[in-house]
Formats: sequence, C-alpha cells, structure tokens
Amino acid sequence: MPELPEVETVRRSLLPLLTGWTITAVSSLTLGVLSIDPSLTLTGLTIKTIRRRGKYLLFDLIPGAVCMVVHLRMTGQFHYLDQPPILQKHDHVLLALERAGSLAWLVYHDTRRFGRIQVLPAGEIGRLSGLAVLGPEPLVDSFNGDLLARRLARRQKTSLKAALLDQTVLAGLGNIYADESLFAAGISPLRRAGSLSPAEADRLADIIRRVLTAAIGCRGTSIRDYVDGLNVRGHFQYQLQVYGRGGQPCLRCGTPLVRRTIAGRTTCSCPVCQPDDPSPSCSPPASD
DNA sequence: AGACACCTGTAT
DNA sequence: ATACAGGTGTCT
Repeated sequence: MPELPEVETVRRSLLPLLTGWTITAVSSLTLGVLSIDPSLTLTGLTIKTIRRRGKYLLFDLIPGAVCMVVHLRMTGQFHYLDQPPILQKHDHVLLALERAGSLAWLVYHDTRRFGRIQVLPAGEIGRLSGLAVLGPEPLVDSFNGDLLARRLARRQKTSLKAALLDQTVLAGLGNIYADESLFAAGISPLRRAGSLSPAEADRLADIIRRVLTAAIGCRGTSIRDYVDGLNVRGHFQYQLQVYGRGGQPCLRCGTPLVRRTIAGRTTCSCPVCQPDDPSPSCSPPASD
C-alpha cells in the first residue's frame, strides 16, 4: 500500500509518540516477519529517532547504534497504543515501551504479511539489498530535471512507467504517484525512459516533487488499507486525477482515460493529454 | 521485459 | 470461481 507519502506520514505520526521510549519487551507472533541480528537484543534499547529512505522506515536505537529497518510493502501498518493491546488477527510483532514510568505499545499489523522488520547494527544497513541500491530521494533540494534525466538514462529503452517504479532509478514512487505524476506532466507512461527532452525532464522532476508534497500534505492516499501510526486515514484519494479512474472522463479534457497493464502494473492515463508520440502537435514540420 | 512468487481480503 | 490490490525479489 504505502508509497513515499504514506511512509513519510507514518514516520511523522510516530516520531513524537515514540522518541525517547525504551523497548521493554518484544513479542514476535509470526515467524518470518521480524528478524534480529543474532548479536543484538531489542529489549533495553531506546528509540532515538525515526528516519525514512524511499519507502523504508529506519528506527535509530541507542545505545550501540542499532537500526530497525521496516518495509511495509502492501499492507503493513504500525499502531501506537497507550493501552495494552487486544491482539487481532494479522498482528505480527508487539513492542512494549516505557518512558518515565509510562507505558505504551507498538503493534505491527500486516494482512498480507509481505512486510519485513529487520534489526541490525546501523553500520550494516548498507548490506540490505533493496535499501543499499535505492536511487535518489525526490524531495531533497538536489533533485532536479538534470538528476532525473541522468537516472532515467540508466533505463534508456524501458518505458517511463517501468523506470519510475524502479526504486534504483528514483526512491519512493509506486503505482499511484507514478501515474499521477505522468498525467500532471502530460507525458505518456509508454514513452522510452531515455527519450525525455531536458525541458520535459525538468517539468517531470518538478511535478514529482509537487505531487509527493501535496500527497504528504493530505497525509497520504487511503483507498483500501492505508492508515498512519494512529490509525488515521489520508485524504489524497479525493484528489487523484487518473489512478483507479480507467474508463472515466479525463478531468482536463473529458476523453475516457485508458487503463492497461504496463510494467506489470495497472496503469491509467489520458490518451489526449499524454500522447504516446512526443508532442506531435508541437513538432516542427519534417524537413529533409 | 515478463512471469511468478509471496499472502489475504474484497468485489464481481 | 475469478480478478484484483499503494511492492518487490527471483527466475526465465
């Protein structure tokens, strides 16, 4: 479920609730969800801060520079509770917390059980495949059209949709925000990743930043499962222009939106606002 | 680049 | 019964 805006919203919702709290007990209720480096114990560690990299959450624990790396995949959720939890189906990990005599609990819940929590020395997180190979963060100042073009050039011949979903090209986009960004930029998901003009790359980079920022401002998109760390839904789903709207009229031109599978994912786009051919109406007449 | 795997729930 | 879902890792 969660893409960058949802993961960032989870991070922001949990950060003030969890910093400074010490883990007093760990229950791993399902095999294979939580893995802890054999040299480490979570019990007794204090949450120093929570960072995000792409779609990963990184809980920094002290003392000893320990990192709890979390990927929520499709349906992972954290629930913060200030009362003892009544464990539900699909609750997989329970952390009991204490600070200045107060108690709290953090539950990891995941219907489809695709998500993973890994605990390891902070210095070794570079060994986690996936995290180590992530592309640049789209919300840092250095992200611009030039950088995007250089990253897309790594996937010259693949479709732009496939390239934007590739976390090694750019970190954080998923199916919703790839489609929303391409629509807002007026670029077809089927364009070759290496075919963007510098002006198009500038425009797409700017729009990716704006779409993700707007979605974070809405606390994410809640269609099915997604909620933040306090079980609160986002509301960017009310601003979606194309995702999930196949067959419905384009909100810009009225043409029915096209729904098709690209890069193995359902993709929605406007055949008029996002022409497959790079801007035919603006091309200079062919001359030889 | 594509198929399939990992899972469960929901909608048709 | 079948299709599909905010993701990604592995194998053709």
